[in-house]
This record gives sequence, C-alpha cells and structure tokens, in this order.
Amino acid sequence: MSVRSRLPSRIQAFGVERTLRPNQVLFRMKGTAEGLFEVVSGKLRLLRRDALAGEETISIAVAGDLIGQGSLGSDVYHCEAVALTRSRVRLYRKAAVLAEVERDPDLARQLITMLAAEVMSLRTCLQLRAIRNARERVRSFLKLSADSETLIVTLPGTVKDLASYLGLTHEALYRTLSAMVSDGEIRRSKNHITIRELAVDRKRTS
Amino acid sequence: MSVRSRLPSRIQAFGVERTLRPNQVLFRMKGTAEGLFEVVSGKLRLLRRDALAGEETISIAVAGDLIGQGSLGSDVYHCEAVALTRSRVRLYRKAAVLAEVERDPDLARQLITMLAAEVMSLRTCLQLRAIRNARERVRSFLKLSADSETLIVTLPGTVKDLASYLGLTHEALYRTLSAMVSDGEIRRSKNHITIRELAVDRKRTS
DNA sequence: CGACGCATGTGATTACGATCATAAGTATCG
DNA sequence: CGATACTTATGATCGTAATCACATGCGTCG
Repeated sequence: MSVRSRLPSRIQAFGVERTLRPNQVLFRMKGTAEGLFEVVSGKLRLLRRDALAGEETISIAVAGDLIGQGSLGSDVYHCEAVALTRSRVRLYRKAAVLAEVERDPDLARQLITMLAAEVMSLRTCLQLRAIRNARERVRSFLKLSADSETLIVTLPGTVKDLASYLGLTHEALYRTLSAMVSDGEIRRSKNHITIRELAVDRKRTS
Repeated sequence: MSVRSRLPSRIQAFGVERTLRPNQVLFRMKGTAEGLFEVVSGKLRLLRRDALAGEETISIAVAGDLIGQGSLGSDVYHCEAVALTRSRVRLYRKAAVLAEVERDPDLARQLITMLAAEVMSLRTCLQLRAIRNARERVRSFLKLSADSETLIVTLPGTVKDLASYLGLTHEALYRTLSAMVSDGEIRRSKNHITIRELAVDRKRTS
C-alpha cells in the first residue's frame, strides 16, 4: 500500500529519533517541512484533509517506510502523519539530506529512484480508482497486492483504512468483501485475504 | 494539470531530438524504459491502460514538460505517451541522466525536488477524486488551477480530457459545466473557464 | 466537395454506491 | 469489572453520476 523505501545506512548516522504515542500527530498539512522521517517501529497513518473531500488516507506506513518525502520539494507538508500505535521515527532534516545529496551521488541516485517509484505507485493508485465498479476495483487491488505465489494479501491496516485507500465507503467495502466471500472468490481471515479464483485476464494480448 | 519541470540547461547538451506525428506513440506501458523526455514543442497525452479501468488520461504535456520520469525508478514505462499534435521531444537516456547525476550534485538536487513536487501533484489529484460530488470536484479543480489574479483557468486539452483527469464521464462534466454556467458560477469561452464567484471557504479554520 | 472522425452537448433511464441507522464484536484502560 | 471507543457488519432508502442514445458542430483529408 505504500512504497517501501530505505535510505542508505550511511545517512542514518545523522537521523534523530523520536517516540510517538498513539494518535500523536507527527506533522500536519501546511506545517513547516522539517524533513523526511523513517519509521523505525510502530505504524503511522498518512492522510490529507480537505473541507470538501473530508479526510482521506494516503497510506499506512510501517517499520522501514520513509514518509514526508514531499517535504524535499516544498516548504510545507502536504499531508498529515498520525501515529496509529506507539511508534518510533527517525527524522532526517531536509537541509541535511539535501546537503548530503551534494556530497554523496549514491544517495542522490537512491532518492531519485525511490521518488520515481513513488510516482509510479501513486499513478497505480489513481488508476485503481478509475475503475467505477466497486467489486472490480477491489479485485484489481487484490490482484496487484497479492503475493504472486500464495495469492495472499496482507492488510497493513484496518478494513476501514483500506476502504479509504480504495476510495470507497467502509460500508461498500464490507459488503463487497462479503459478496466476494459468498461467491467463493476470496477467503478471509483476521488480517489476510486469499484469492481463490484468479480471474483470467483475457485482454492481456490486446 | 502536469508538473512543469525543467532540466538544468547543462544536461540538455546530450538530449537527442525526435519528431512525432499526431497519434504517434512515443512509448508504451511495459515498453523498455529508454529514459525521460522533454517536450520541445507540440502536445502529448499521457495515459494508462487497463482491461478493467479502460484508458485513463494522466496528463497533457506541453512544451517544457518532462515526461517518463518514472523510468528512472523502473526498467519499463508504466504509462503511455501519444502525440496529440505534431511534436518534438528530446530524449535523455536513463543511464546518461543517472551518470550525470553522479557528477552533478546540482542536477541531482533538481531532479529530487522535481520528483518530490510530482509526488505532491499526484496526491492532489488523488484528493480531488476523493470528492464524491461532481460539482464540488469540478469546483475544487477550478480553484486549484485558476490563476490567482484573473481567476481564469486555461484548459490544456479538450473538455473530454479534463473529464478523464477528473475521473468523470465526459457527459457528467459537460452537464456540470453547463449547470455552473447557468448558475452564473463560471463563464466559458473556447479554452478558458473564468470563475465568477469564488465560494467562501467557511471551514478554513477547522 | 463530401465523407469521416471526433469533440461537444443534451435527454432519458438506471444501476450502484452513498448515506443513514443500528447493532454486535473487540480492545483498551482506569 | 464496566465504560468507552472503534471496527466490523448489515439493512433500507435515496441521489447522483453512469450509461445508453442521439444530434450537432467542427476540422481535415482525399
């Protein structure tokens, strides 16, 4: 659901650790962009707020994820990060990162490929939402997210969070998942969804 | 609608120019990622295809825009670029760019901030689509896209393309625009939309 | 010039997801 | 332990954008 992106170990030296309580806000929209954070442990929710759109979950970040990359291209954050559980994060100050980029071409390269990957990940999400039909949207998401061997999808957050990610109301998602279980298309357990029938992609050659 | 991002002039030296006829495909999804392109003149449409989602316009690129940045983080393209008009583009090979990044920290910095900005732009688009109501979605788009002085929005492509960008059917968008004109909320001319009443954002302080 | 393709536009109908309401299940915490 | 908050879940109803259908305008190209 979010891009797993790691900083090279050499830069970790100047990261500053911080501990967050559940529900504690790490940064807010329009707050001054300190820099980017690496999630050391715990789980955070990234979201955007808007008077019209309400709040929308962008992703759930877990240990190893980098968040707040947007800060590198802006003076303020454009999304909000809230701890879901007690979490530890490490802050890499923007200025420090950019300065280090000047010295370390390898770091630069990694940041570039990481951001490029993030761009593609967002485009994938966007395309998912272009699917009007709820069930096919869910189906596409499962296909994209499933382990290709086991066909198991591990949910990083709650079903409600997934609904938000998919651009559905939670009611619609619960119903859709129920229907898919009824029809034998998927199986569900606590945090996992198993795809039982992988719809044949007839248009692959088009 | 798309991020205006320019490469530093020094790197332009090793760009290779190419001319495209209308409807000519510059690159396809899953095609080997040659590198990124700068649009020198003309206009291109970036889109994604999917058996379920159909085709979805990501953006319209005009002179000065960079496209195919995703290629820096992947071996294949994840979207498709088609010329709308006769166009000229300049190819910067992936390897050349990454090699130059190693030598030129300033270029690295610019690429990083450019990609970070692109990430935020995509998130904005995503948030726009989270607005369920068509009219409010259009209204939000107009507010975001309007020149802050003149309140004029210049459409880079057709209304149909805009519908695709907004995640609406073209019928729905035509209707919504008509209604907004009827209600005196906007004025329309060939390629421009002028906002007449800028709705007061009552929830700003919430 | 006429034929074609495509954007633009409007009308009628409908399917589907949003919305509102409600309740059971579960975790946390003092 | 009971209280609280939240996720999970399902039912009923409704509104709206999708869908289908069709007409017109416009550019272009042989």
